[in-house]
Amino acid sequence: MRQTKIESPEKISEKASKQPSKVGKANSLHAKKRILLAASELFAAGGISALSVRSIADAAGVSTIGIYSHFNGKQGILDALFMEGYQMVYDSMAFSTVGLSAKQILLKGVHGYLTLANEYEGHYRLIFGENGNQYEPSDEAREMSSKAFKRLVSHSCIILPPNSAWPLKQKIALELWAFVHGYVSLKHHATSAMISDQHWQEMAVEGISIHIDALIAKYPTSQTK
Amino acid sequence: MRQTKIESPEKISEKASKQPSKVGKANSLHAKKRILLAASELFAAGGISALSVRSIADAAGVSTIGIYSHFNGKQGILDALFMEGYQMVYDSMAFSTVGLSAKQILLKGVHGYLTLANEYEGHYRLIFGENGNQYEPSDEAREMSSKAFKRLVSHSCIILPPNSAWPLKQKIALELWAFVHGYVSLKHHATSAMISDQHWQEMAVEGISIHIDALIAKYPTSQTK
DNA sequence: TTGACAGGTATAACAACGTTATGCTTAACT
DNA sequence: AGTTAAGCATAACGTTGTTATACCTGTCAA
Repeated sequence: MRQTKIESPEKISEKASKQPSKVGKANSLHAKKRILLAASELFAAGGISALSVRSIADAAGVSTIGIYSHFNGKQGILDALFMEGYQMVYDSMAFSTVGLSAKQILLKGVHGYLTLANEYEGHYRLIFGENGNQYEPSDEAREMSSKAFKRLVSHSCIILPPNSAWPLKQKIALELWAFVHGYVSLKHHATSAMISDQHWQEMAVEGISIHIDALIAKYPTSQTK
Repeated sequence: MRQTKIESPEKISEKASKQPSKVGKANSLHAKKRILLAASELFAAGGISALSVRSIADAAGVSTIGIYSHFNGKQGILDALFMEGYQMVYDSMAFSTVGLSAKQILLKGVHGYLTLANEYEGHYRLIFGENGNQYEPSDEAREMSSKAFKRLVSHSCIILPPNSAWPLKQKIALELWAFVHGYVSLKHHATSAMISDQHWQEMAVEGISIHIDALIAKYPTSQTK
């Protein structure tokens, strides 16, 4: 059942031990990667319910204690997945904007966001706390989410006059985000059974499109190319 | 520690036993109420984390098995709280609309919703699945949520031409709901630490106000009194 | 070479969780 | 009275996240 032995010995110091003085080798190749991979697969397959420490350990071919040696227990696993999710959000906002109008840019971002939310529902639910009490993102994870939000702000402020104040930029970014996220969240909710029309993504884009137009009209200084 | 005995005996048949033929008395006064009250208090105080079967039973002065006699275990408790929450949402939409413009009506509803979400954060999180996998609303609970949504639809369609099709009405209701809920959900999220301005409620009302104006402009047949 | 040391691992255990099987008590009806 | 059915407490089961203990195995120093 359990694989007999791991042939190539491995050790980890990498970053968190005590002094980075003596133990300079620091390879840490297989185990940590295997654990994260197994966790990712279980997570994608069955959501957070399938993510028990023992199931991860079994799937990765390590003992339960391995989850605590290489990660910070379940919290560390969830942190890694949380950051994985936000990294995807962050990456989804890295597209070229040349030759696009302000509205096109925003709609492109919205489309990418919705696609991501659809494809990685597990990550999305984890990111948005739909995981139930039992996880609070670490400082590092919060840093990651802050980074993604800043990129969102810098994208969405193109419909504002160039010298707008930072709180206003934040407000607009939050306004757009709330709208898009609201659609995604309601889709995950029991509500989805009440809605006859199943074309969530189109409905979301349509609604947000209206709002973007309204924002452009409200802040007319925007450089609509 | 545990209170010695419950003086006044109580029995329950009420609705779910087998045949409603013989055991006609059916009082079921104290225990069930006590359990629900205890659960509500624990829930309000500490969210879903504080809601263990044993803690509820202790607080209600019954044994753990009581949670299964009177409710359907934890699922039943959460169902009751879920429906309690949706009942409040439902009630919050029961206000007089005489003498109000369409926009005023919608903003009134939005305000009530935001206030409720702020005051009963636990219920809100439970309703919107931010409870973590471990709860799926029952059919009865879903019925309740559907009822509330229908009232939302009937309120929000006042900005539509009177004879609009049902899917369009649903779409508009969902559009408004998604926006408002998006704000609430983001406020519950790690995001709240990123936002300098803490006036969530005002920001939400402002953003939604813009959108309502846009909708009114788009569907000009609405009877703006 | 020998010794000590440090770190990853396995086993087993702990506490807490939701749930249930087993009996006991008690109220209601024949 | 005697039977029946339902609520109750106790204790247990299985699973969860986490940890204490011991074992093994490399690395470095004497």
